[in-house]
Amino acid sequence: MPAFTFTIDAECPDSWARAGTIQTPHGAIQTPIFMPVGTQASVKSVSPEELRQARAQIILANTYHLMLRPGSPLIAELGGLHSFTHWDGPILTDSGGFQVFSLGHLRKLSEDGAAFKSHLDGSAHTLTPESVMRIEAELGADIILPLDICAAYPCSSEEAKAAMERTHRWAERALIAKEKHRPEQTLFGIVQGAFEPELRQESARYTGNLPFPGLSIGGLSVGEPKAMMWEMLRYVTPQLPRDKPRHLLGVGSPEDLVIGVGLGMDMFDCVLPTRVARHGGLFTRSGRVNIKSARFRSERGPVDEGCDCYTCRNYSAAYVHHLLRAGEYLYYRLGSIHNIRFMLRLAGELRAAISAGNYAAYRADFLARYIPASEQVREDQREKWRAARLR
RNA sequence: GUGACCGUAGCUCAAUCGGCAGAGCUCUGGAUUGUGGCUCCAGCGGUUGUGGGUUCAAGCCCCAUCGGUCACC
Repeated sequence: MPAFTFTIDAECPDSWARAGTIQTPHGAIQTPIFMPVGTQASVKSVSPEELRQARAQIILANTYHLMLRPGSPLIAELGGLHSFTHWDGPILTDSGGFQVFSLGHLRKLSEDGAAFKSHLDGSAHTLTPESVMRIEAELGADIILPLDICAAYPCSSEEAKAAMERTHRWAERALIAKEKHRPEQTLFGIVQGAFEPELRQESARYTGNLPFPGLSIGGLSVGEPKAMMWEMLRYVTPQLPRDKPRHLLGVGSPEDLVIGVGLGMDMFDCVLPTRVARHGGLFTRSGRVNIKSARFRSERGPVDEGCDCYTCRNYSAAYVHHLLRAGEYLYYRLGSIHNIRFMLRLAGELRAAISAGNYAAYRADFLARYIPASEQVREDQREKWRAARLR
C-alpha cells in the first residue's frame, strides 16, 4: 500500500476548485482543508482532543523551532512528533525556509544553505537542503517540505529570479537527500517566483515536473496586496499537474480560503485564525468581531449564532468577553477552538459545495455576507509600523 | 490637639525660573497570513480638591477651607 495517494473526488466546471482525498500513514485528509498551525509542536492552548473535536484532520509543526528546542534527536528518541505530541493524525512539517526569511537579520545565505543564529540563545546553526531532510526525518511528520528561499516583498526581478533558481536547485538536492531517510514520508515541492508572472509559471512547471507527490505555493502573503496574490495563483495553477495536491503556504483568512479554493488550492495553513483569536478577533458569518468590545459585555448568545464549535455550544459571548478581559487562560482555548472550528467548517462547506457542483454560488453567498478586515487599514498600519521601526 | 508633607485624567504619576496641562496603564475602536505566546496603530478622557488673593499670565506664589498620609502629644 502506498504511503501517500491523492484522489480527486469532484471538480468544478466553472472554476479550478476541486474536492479530493489524501491518504497518509496517519489517516485520510479530505480537501479542501485548513491545517491548524502548531509551530512548536502545539497548537497554542488547544489539546489534541480538542483539535479532533473541532474536526481538524492535519496539523503543522515547524522544523526551525523544533530543531532549536527541544531538538530533533530528542523528538526522534521519544518516538517522533506523533508520539511526542499525542496527536495521532497526519502532521506536516514546514522546513524553516520561511524563518530564514522572517528572521532575516540573523542569517546569511549561501548556495550551500542558510547560516543563522538562534533567536533563543544566539548559537550558530546551518540549515541545508540535506540537513533539513535529516531533521524532518527525525521529526517524523507525514508530509515534509524542503528548504526554500522566500523572497521579500517588494524585491527586484534579479532577486526574485535568484531566489527561485536556488530554490529549484535545493529542491533537487532535497529529493536526493530524502532517499536516505524514511520512505513513508512524503516530500512536497515548493513553488517560488515572487511576484513575477513568468517566474511563477516557470517555477510551477519546473517544480511540478519533479517527482514530488504534492506542491506547496510559497512566497505569497508576505505583505503584498491580496489582488497580487490571487493574480500569481492564476499564473501558477494552470502549470501544475492536476493529479497532485496543492498547498497554499501560510494562507489565510476565511475569505482567503474561499477564494483560494476557486484558484485550485487544496490545502491551507495559517497562524492567523489562532493568532487573532488570542487578541480577541473571532470569526463569524458576517466577519471578524473583536470579542473584547464592550458590546459583548452582556451578550447572552454565542459568539457566532449557528456555530457548532465547543465554545459556541457551551458559553455565552459575555463569558468569553469576560475571560479575555480578565486575562484568564481559558479564553485562549475557547477563542482558538472557535476560530479553528470556523475554518474547518468553512473547508467542509466548500467541499460539500464543490461536490454538489455549486461552488460559485457558495462563494458568492459567503463573500456577500462576510466583511473582511480592511486591506486599506492594514496597509496604512503596516506603513506606520515600518516607519516607527526605522526611527 | 500640634506639626510636616501631599491633593493634577478612572488608576499611578510628570510638568524647568510662574509662560499652550503630558505620559504609562485602564477605557473605546482597529491591525496581525509557511507564530520570536512578541506586538503595533488610532482615539476618548481635565473647572489641576474647594473658595478667595497676587500677577499681563497660577498646577506652581499667598490666605482660608476640605480631604489624605506621617510624626509627635
